[in-house]
Amino acid sequence: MSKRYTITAALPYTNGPIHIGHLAGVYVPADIYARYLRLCGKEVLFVCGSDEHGVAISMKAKKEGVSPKEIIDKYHKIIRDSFDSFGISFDYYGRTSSDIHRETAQAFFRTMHDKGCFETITSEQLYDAKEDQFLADRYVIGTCPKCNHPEAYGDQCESCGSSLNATDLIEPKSALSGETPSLKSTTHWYLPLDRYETFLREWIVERHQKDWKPNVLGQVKSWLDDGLKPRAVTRDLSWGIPVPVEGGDQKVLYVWFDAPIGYVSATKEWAALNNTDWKPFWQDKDTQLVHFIGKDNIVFHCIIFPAVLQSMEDYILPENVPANEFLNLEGRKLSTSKNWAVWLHEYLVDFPGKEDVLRYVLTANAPETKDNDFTWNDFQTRNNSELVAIFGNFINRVMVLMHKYYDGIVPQANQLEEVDKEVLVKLAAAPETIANLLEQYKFRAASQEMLQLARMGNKYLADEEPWKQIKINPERVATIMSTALQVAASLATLSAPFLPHTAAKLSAMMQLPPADWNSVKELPLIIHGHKLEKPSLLFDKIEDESIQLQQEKLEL
RNA sequence: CGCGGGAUAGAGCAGUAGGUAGCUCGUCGGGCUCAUAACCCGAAGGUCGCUGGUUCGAGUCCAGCUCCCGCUACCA
Repeated sequence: MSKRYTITAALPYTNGPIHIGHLAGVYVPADIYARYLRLCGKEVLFVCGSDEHGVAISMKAKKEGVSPKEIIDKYHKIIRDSFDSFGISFDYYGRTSSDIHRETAQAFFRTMHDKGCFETITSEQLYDAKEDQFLADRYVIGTCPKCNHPEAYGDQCESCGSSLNATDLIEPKSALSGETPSLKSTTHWYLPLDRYETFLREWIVERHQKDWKPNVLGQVKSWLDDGLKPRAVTRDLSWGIPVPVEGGDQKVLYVWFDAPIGYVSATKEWAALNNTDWKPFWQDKDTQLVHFIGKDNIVFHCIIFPAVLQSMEDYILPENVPANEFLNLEGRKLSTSKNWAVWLHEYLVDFPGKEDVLRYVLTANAPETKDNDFTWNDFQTRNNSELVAIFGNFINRVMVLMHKYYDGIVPQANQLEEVDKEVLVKLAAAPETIANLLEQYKFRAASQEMLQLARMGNKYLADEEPWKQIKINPERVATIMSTALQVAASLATLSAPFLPHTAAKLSAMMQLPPADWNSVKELPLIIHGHKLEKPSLLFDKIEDESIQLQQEKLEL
């Protein structure tokens, strides 16, 4: 393992709040990983921030009659606050409208420009004279040249699925003003990605053949096999980071050029606040960089940003980019515009104190290898049948028995029997088993392995029946309870990456100090004479009514 | 059109170098009663998307096909 980790989570675009798709795909797995590494005593920097540039934001602002700044301020606050109360443990959450980010992104651009990393290309693009604006392909509507669908978008016809260029459309109209756009010449800076093909192929396809996920590797290979083309990194827009070189008037950096640099800017801002140096997190070979993203972001994080980092020379490259697939909701694609989503800020209001329940459900059903479906019925079942019945119940049984028999004071274990030893051996192996899964980004399997410990605990109690033994062999009960307590104590640490709020509650209940992940295998974790707090429930059942309420909200 | 990922019991998922299909939840039956009617044991339930092929033998390899998702839209 490396000694230092820089973990990034995709920057949320500030034109709407966070929903469960974002959480399942990116933020929950990234947070589990970051929390796990911290428990291992690693130096971890977990950064993220709001992505606040791009056409969509200026469009939304225009539509609502407000300034782009008002839009980004509104959503930045909602997003940041909901992450915070949900327990995503960013060390720093920045925003791409900050001064440091502007300076950092411009410095990247200027350095690359001075090194001759760009080409300039002049082309004719559609221009809306009324709005005084060049039009992105998406903002041109017209008749599809292939199927005659009258409302095809400039980049793609939704009717026949063809990829188009806006200039191919018959009778094109501006989506902004409805005017017929004209062609106007404009010059932009392009990143000639073809220059990086050899480097990318060797770095990813050869060096990371084994450890990158098939979906990521496959996508990258496909891009490389098709041949990379120069890609514009500037745009004719007013909202964004000004192009900092001669001829850059009226132009801004393409949002996807500046967004990943936001990870670096966030690191700088964090370092300034903490009076430390940002450079080791991006330039030291002993640092492991990991990008958590969704599948739609693969090209930016595996092709474009690495090309940028490579041309900057001093920077390290990502060790892995564990992209997830997508989460559906009740069988349908999530959609911000159709309001088909479960919004985080609303969940936090509707289910107070149940942050860990959502974390758990999204982890246990994470779209790691293919798109998965979130349903409210499944949410209820996983809470009631797994968190309450398996995990919560096991803890509660142990705690109640401990107080009933021993007033909450841990007894001295007697002679261990074979069953006790088996439990302890399995327990000692758990930290490594779970760690191996986490280090392979198999969070779903890791969470189930953790829950498996509680299952083992329940079975152990059922098999050993301390409530019967107490009448005939009280000495045996001391051993049983002591053993069961080791399981509970392990869970207090091993559940922490997945269920941080629950782990904290459990540790407090058992009066356990914070433990290092790898020390958990060194049993016993809790010895005789130790005093436990009174039991309280870790999870509550979720009744049908609150599920029905959510289903009605979606108009199911 | 092309490319990438996926398609496995009612639901959600594993199946790692081809050799009698597994896990969790749900269902049914039994046990237990410490526990939030929770827990433990057992059973039923799948021709592994379709069609061919290679092989003594394929969910696992090859070819073709169908469907879902994604592919420089900023929607993770």
